[in-house]
Amino acid sequence: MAQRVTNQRRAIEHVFETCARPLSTQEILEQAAAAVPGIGIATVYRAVRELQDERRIAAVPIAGEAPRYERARHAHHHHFYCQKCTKVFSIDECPGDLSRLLPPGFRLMDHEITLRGECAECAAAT
Amino acid sequence: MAQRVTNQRRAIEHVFETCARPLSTQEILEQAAAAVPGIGIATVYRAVRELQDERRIAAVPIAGEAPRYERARHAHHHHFYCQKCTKVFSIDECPGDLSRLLPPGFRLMDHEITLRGECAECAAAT
DNA sequence: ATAGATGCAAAGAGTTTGCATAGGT
DNA sequence: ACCTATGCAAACTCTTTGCATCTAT
Repeated sequence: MAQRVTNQRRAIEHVFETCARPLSTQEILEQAAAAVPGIGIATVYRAVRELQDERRIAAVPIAGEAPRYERARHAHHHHFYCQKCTKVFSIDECPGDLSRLLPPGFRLMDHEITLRGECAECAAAT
Repeated sequence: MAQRVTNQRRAIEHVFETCARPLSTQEILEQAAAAVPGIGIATVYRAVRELQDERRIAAVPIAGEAPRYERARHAHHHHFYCQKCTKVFSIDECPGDLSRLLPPGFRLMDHEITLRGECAECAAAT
């Protein structure tokens, strides 16, 4: 039978609909728990995997950090990692073609840029 | 007393001196084990941490992958991840200043670029 | 009523740590 | 002889999985 609409799943989907930036599984758990107290981390992992399979959310891999997840977007974009608060933000632009950096013989299929520094909030607090 | 020169440490340092690309802890273990059979993974982790503290090697964080380690270099550079063989290669160049991508108020301190695709060897095998 | 979804706890994978002992100084 | 570095195994963290139970359909 088809997928069921549960409170947990609804809460997790709602988190992605309203969040402004990519979230970690812990952040998803905490925000979903506001609507469904007692929700388990396994449910978050399961829902995240299914939403990824359905291409409704995308993993945002941050080197040295647990992946964050955000609503799937059509446009290619990158991310900013705040070294103070560890939050991740989306960056809409892309510097463009990087194939000129490649050694001969290498085939470029994708690229990923992570900017690091302080987000506006943390920079203002300095 | 000062740090001791053991066969294990010598072997691990030798791996970095001769390797052409950033290595994972498993790769380090395997290559060091050629010189010191029975060397334990804990020894590799401990040596890697100490070499990092001494700034003799640097971690190469690859999003979604275990970090690789390479000899510390002075020049800023980036990395290429081969999606076929999972090996990581160094890329000497950098596209330059990316601060124009930043949202207002954000403070840029570093950036990291991972190119993905096929290395020369894997591309040739296609 | 049925079968997919959930929560818990156990199991894995990767990394770190405690401890007795080997071995560099 | 001293005391650091090692190897093993246990501990930890993060993620996945098994299973009894719950619940949407």
